[in-house]
Amino acid sequence: MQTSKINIFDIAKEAGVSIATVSRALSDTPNLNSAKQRKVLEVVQKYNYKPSVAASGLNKGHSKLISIGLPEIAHPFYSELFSAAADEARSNGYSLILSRIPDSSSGYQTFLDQLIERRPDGVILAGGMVEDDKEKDRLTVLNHLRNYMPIVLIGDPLESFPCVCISGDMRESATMTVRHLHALGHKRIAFLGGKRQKRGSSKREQGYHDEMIALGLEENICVRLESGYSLEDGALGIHKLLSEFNEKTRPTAVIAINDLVAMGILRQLNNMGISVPADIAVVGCDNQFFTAYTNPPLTTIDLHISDLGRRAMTHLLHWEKGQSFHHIIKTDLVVRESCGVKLGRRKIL
Amino acid sequence: MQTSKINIFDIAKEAGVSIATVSRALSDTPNLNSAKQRKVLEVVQKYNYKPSVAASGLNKGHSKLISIGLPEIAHPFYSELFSAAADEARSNGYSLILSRIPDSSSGYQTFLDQLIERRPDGVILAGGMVEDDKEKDRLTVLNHLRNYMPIVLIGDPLESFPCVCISGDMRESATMTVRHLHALGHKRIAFLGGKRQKRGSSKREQGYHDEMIALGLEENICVRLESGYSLEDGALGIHKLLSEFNEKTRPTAVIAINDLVAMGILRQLNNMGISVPADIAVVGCDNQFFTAYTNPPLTTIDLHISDLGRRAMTHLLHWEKGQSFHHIIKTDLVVRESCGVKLGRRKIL
DNA sequence: CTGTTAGCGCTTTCAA
DNA sequence: TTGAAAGCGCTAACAG
Repeated sequence: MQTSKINIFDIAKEAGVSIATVSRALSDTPNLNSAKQRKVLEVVQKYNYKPSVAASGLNKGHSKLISIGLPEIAHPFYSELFSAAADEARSNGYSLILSRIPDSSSGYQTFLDQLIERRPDGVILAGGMVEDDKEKDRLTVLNHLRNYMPIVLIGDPLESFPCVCISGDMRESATMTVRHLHALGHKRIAFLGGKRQKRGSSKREQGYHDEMIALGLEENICVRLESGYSLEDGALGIHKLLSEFNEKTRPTAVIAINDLVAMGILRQLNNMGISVPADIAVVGCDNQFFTAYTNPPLTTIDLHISDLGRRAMTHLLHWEKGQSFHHIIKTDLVVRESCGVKLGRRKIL
Repeated sequence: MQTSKINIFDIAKEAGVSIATVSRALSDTPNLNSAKQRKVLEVVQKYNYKPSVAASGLNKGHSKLISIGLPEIAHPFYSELFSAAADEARSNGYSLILSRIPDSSSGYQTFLDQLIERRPDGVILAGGMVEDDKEKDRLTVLNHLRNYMPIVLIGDPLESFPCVCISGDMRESATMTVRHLHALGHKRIAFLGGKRQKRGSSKREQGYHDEMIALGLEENICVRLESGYSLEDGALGIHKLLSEFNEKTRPTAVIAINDLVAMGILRQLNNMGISVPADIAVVGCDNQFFTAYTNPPLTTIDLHISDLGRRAMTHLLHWEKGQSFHHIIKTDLVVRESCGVKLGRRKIL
């Protein structure tokens, strides 16, 4: 079976028609002799022929490729995002290619080059430079990119770069958590993880901050925004935090920047013989796949990551030049045991 | 800045040369007037021009696209694989596109169509049909695909489809684990998770099985190979398993098919008031990012997933027609607390 | 209704 | 050393 490099000429020849007719038969153009069309389709079927997207795209002026720029795909948050975006793309005839957003501006040129030479029909950007607060080179990259293709940002709008963006409500996610913990009787609530210059983090911290004040808990505000985002950062961060207090003054609840950090906290507290939620309540964020299985199961915020990815792709595929808006996705509190709500012995079964 | 749709003609015009010269200047062809070349490069630089990979690929006969077929990318095993493969691809001028391997053969045609219309220069396949034992349609797909592009399989070789494949040593991973647990004094060692028709699973089960026999533990063999691969499957599986024994006869150690299942087991045992490793030791497989942070930290097998992904890509990029071999990657035991080596066990019944 | 032809953006003979 | 021209595989006028 030498089917390997069949092209439209081969099909045309075997079907006894011109390549134009083959093309028409395939795209189901009206005004076609249905007998010929049937014949063409038959040959096409026989060889399992599919027109090359690249070739047809070349003259239609598109690549049917969408690029997604992520700092790291082997991170549950981003892989969930990617998965949803890829599904949405695929069911619309597009393929998703992954670009890695460099951590420092020294990598921007390569990033740009690789993006541009592919001529994707659009790009979705999340994390990395999108989240960075100042980053002077970021704007150059973004503005340059904008000349080439539609951009959808996952995150809050950038003051100096009006465009389409979509994000979970980070602020509300935090106020909701504080309110919940307060309702459970907590007053000394700490906030741990993230990085100050990351916009999502500081948005979440602001929500925490403002709600603490609104509840008259101003004196108890305790923030460790520089602790990072990883499991290890969580473990290290909580250790450091607790070393600054004694048992009577330390926080009775900790809000983590994400579920990874929360899990790190859980591990470290266990190492230190501190019980969750009896001694300290812990709440995460993202509602990642493992959160129902930590010990204890983690109360967290569902950011609806798949939704985020799917919608971002939809916005891109329905692109209208010049538009600029911010689509905010509602977040939900997912209550499990780590916050101390007595659910009873919640069995998996 | 109207840089958006510059092509080689624009550059040629501005540099006062022909498009052929531009092309040559860019590819650094010998015998070029270096003044002209400099001029071209200058203009190229000015507009940040990059030749379209698609267009150049069209006549060079390649797409510089590699496709990776995975059942589900939002799974830590696959996203780690993807990440490594993508990095390797990127640094060689290729882009990775994701195809989703359908769970049932009813989706194979669409899968094939989408793969073929993209004309990738090669494909890496992992999981899904690659792992399925019988699946009669699988061979049709694979054989068809082979006519179009090089294939690298991640997994054990398929009897009826000689090709390049690469995998971790699943058999050895299991025997190593059994040996380790036995050395710690365990005799009633169970094996939980997976699916019989998945080749990787049964390979691992065989390793377990054979080693149990080799150690004279034949009577204690206890396998639940039909329990699945997820966190929930682990929780469900261990619950069911234990319900078939009493405290004196139940296994003192459980080997899980992967870390997800192991984590599910950990959760369920905790729910049941059974302590790990004091009452039951648990060992996972994959060495996923969260394993050092479970409670207790999980002893597991490092499959070197990134290596797998990187090497698979290398094999593809260095493709030689007709070759067929099996590259086995050594696995390593990562000892943490869940197997009881560091915390000590209460008793071995 | 259908074939011929001119590109899409680029590379590569082939001549000059 | 360089330009003109012929494609790569396909689509879309434009004639018939």
